[in-house]
Amino acid sequence: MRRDALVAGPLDVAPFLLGKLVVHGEMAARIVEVEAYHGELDPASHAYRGRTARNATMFGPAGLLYVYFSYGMHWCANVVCGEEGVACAVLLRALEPVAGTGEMAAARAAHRRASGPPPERDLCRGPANLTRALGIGKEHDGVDLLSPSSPVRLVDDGVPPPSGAALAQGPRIGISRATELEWRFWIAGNRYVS
DNA sequence: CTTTGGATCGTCT
DNA sequence: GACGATCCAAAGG
Repeated sequence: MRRDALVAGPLDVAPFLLGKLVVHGEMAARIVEVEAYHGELDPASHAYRGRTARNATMFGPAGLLYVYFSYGMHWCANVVCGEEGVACAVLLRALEPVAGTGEMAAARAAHRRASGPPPERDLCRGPANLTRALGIGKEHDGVDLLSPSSPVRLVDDGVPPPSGAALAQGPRIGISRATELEWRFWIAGNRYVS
C-alpha cells in the first residue's frame, strides 16, 4: 500500500479500500464494506466540531488507524485519509475472513459466551464485530497501517477495487445527522456485507 | 422473520 | 447530564 493512494478525499478513498486486506498477526480479512466521514464538513463525523482529545488521530497523516469507543462497550476502526491536518476517515463496516478464522471465532466466542462462536459469515460483519474478531482496541489507536513494523497493517494483494456495477453505494448506518448522504460503499453481492 | 430493550461509559454540552 | 459511526438475546408473530 502506497501512502499517497490514501491522500485523497474520503469519497475516493472509501471505494478504493474495498478489496484491501487488514492484517493482524496470523489473521487477515478483506474489506467489503466501508463508510466515508468528512471531518469538518460532515455533521455525522466525530471531527465536525473540531479537534478534541478523542478524535486527534483523525487529524494525523493518511494511513493511521483511528479507533474509538462507542455505546459503552464497542470499538470501531477507521482508516485516516487525506492531507495531514484534515480530519477525513473511512470506517470499516464489514470484512471477509481470509486467514486465522479460528482465532477470530475464539475472540468472538469469548465475548458472546453462552451462544458460542458465530457462523463464519458473521465473524467480521459489523464495525464492532470486526474489531472484536481481529483483536483491535484502544491500544491500536494511532498506529501506522502502512508500516511493516505495526501490529495492524493494510495490505494490497492485487485484488482491484470494485467498479461499475460491482460497486454499491447507499446511506450510512446508525447515524442521526446527514442521513441523506450516500457515503456507504460495499462490494455488490458480497455475502459478508452487513 | 421482526421488534424490543438492555448493556455500559467516555466524551462533549 | 445526555447520548452515541452497536450488538445481542429474548419475546412476539
